Amino acid sequence: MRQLRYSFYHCPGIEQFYCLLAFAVQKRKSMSVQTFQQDILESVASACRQLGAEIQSDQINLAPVPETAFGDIAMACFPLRGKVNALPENVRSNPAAIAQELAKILNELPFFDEVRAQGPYVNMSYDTSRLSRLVLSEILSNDEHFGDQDDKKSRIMIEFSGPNTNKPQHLGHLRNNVIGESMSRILKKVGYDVVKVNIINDRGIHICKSMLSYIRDGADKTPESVGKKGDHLIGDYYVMFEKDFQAEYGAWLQSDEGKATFESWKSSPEGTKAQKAIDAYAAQPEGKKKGKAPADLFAAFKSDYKDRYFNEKSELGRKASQMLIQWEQGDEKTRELWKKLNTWVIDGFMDTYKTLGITFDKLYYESQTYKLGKDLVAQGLESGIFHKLSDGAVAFDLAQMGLTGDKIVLRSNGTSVYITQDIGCAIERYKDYHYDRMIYVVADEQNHHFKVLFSILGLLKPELKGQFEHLSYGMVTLPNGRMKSREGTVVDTDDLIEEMAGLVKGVMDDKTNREHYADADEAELQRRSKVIALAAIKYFLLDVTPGSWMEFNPEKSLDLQGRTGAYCLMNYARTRSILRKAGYIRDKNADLSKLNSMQEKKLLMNLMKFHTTLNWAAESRDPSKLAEYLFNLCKSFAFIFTDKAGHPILTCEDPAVKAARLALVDAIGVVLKMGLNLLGIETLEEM
RNA sequence: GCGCGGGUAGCUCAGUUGGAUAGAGCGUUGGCCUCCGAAGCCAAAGGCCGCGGGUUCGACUCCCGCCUCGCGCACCA
Repeated sequence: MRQLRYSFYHCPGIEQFYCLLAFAVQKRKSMSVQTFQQDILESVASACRQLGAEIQSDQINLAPVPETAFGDIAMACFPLRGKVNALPENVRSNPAAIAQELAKILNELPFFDEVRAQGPYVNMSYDTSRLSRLVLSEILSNDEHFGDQDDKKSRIMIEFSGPNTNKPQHLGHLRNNVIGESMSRILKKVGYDVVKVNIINDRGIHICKSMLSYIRDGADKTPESVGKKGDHLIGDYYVMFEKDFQAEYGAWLQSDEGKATFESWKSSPEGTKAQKAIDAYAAQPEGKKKGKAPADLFAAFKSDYKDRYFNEKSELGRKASQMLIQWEQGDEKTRELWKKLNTWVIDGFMDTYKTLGITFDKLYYESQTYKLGKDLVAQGLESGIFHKLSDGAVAFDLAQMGLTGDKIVLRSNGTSVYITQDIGCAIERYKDYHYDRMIYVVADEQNHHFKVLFSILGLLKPELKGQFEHLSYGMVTLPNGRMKSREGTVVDTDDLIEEMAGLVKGVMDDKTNREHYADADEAELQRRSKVIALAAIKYFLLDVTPGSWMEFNPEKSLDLQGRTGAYCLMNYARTRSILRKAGYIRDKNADLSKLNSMQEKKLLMNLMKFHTTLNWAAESRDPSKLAEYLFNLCKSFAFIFTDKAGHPILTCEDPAVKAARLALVDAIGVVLKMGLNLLGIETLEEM
């Protein structure tokens, strides 16, 4: 039970206010950071009501105070203008006067050591010793469970990763993976029942391409025989196929047939459109050109005609399509090969997931779900959600969601398209898990796809309407633009981790000269450099809002200085180092009120903000909020840590102050470790 | 053409329902290792928040128009 300092005699007429406050506080089982903050809002709202304003606590907005002003949190009084009916009429619309009156009331509250009106703002300064007892004792008694919320029961399913099994995962997948994993952990932390699922796209023309090249190459290699991860091996075959196809296509373009096709294409709608674009671009004055156009008409033809060539004329294309048909018909040899190669690839993926610390509750395979949507399409056709086109294809009229045109949901030959599978898969998953909410972590190129999908699902299953959500994230670009496999600029996940770890190891080897690592052997240093490398990469990807595109500069982004995962790990290691050297044992009787400097208060307020930040990150589906928070926490700790004159810890002469500071360091460590884990980042006791 | 998302410091990015002097990292400049971890700390310089209107006591934030970059609008996934 929390102690309240009643001071009825300070201000006549305020008794009722305090009785209400005391009642509100007594209703709670125990004092916590969250209830503390809620109590403050409640009290401020109550104070406003004292002045005659009809206002509830959820309408109170307390903001941090600028550096130069007094106090810790502030309320702007503009919104109260004209609402404070208990004040004399001549000051009701004067925010500064209202601030004065509010400050008088709030000054009597136990939360603050002082409340001051500054212009139209009421600035409140926390009572530091109260703050420190409250925050530190809660963190230290709950340890990594600090901030846990288990009052929500709803189940959220989150799908992320979704790799294709024809090549290894690259930087784009990596962003998806770390956002998905971190988001899952954050949602779980705030009390949701989270189910993590993956969809492995193990079927389709892409894997057939790899299979074809594998056969052409002799079909005798295995990951073991070449000493390569399975996903990389199969990725090589995919590249080989694309190369072979480009060669075939290039030769055809130069052939008589190719030239003739180009000639007739010129007068086709595509050809004239391309010519127009080229002309328009050329007509712009030099140096002031905007937009872009193909280099020349032939280049436009080459890119425009590629798919058509593949589908209609290519020998390789014909073989790949044939293989896909054989696969769908269940041809034994094809299935056997497919199974073998896919197993290698998926084993490779699992290695990568393991390295990344990513797990799934269930893996869905496209090969098992791709037919599921057909029945639902049939149902939708019957109920009039879909309609049949003249050639037999089934379509969804986008007018039903305020757009124009048709979206095909079943081909004229009766086979599924991408969206058919998603429809089927969503319902299958609902049968499996009965989720209350379904989040898809997928790149923003597919925003439109998901809008249509959710709209269809809502019509098909009205009881699920509104439960679907697309956590859309932006592309990872390179300094010279997007990653292009043709130009070999794709950044491979496994390679990146390896490279980064090597870089970290280099830094360590430098430091070894300074005898910093005297007690650690080579294997331990290898382990640490891997942990640090992963932290650096993950933090880098999570520090940007998912919705934004982000640039990955291979040189600069592998930096270990500044706002990085390495920096956060180092600060955690420092907290551990201090506690080790102090021979610290967590002590519930430490006099926490000994913390009273500005910097210590700043740290305490930062720690107190953890819940708010966590909820914000969870509800806005944005781990970067947490990443930013952790960096700021590190920064204020780093300042106090090196501010030796002001805040000695180990060398502190007053044992009571020392004990309190050690408790603070302990608490910072707890929040850092747990917070970084929520980002999927493992911490190190020593770095 | 229609739809969606960006344009904030030299660069990469933040900016919780509109609130006090718009922030961080890198880079630049200048200080800090006989002193709890220098992968560090402190400080400084650096901004017509794309442009123009509007709403408001108050706009990076909301509304309208324009410029600009990108993505999407497949019987591809």
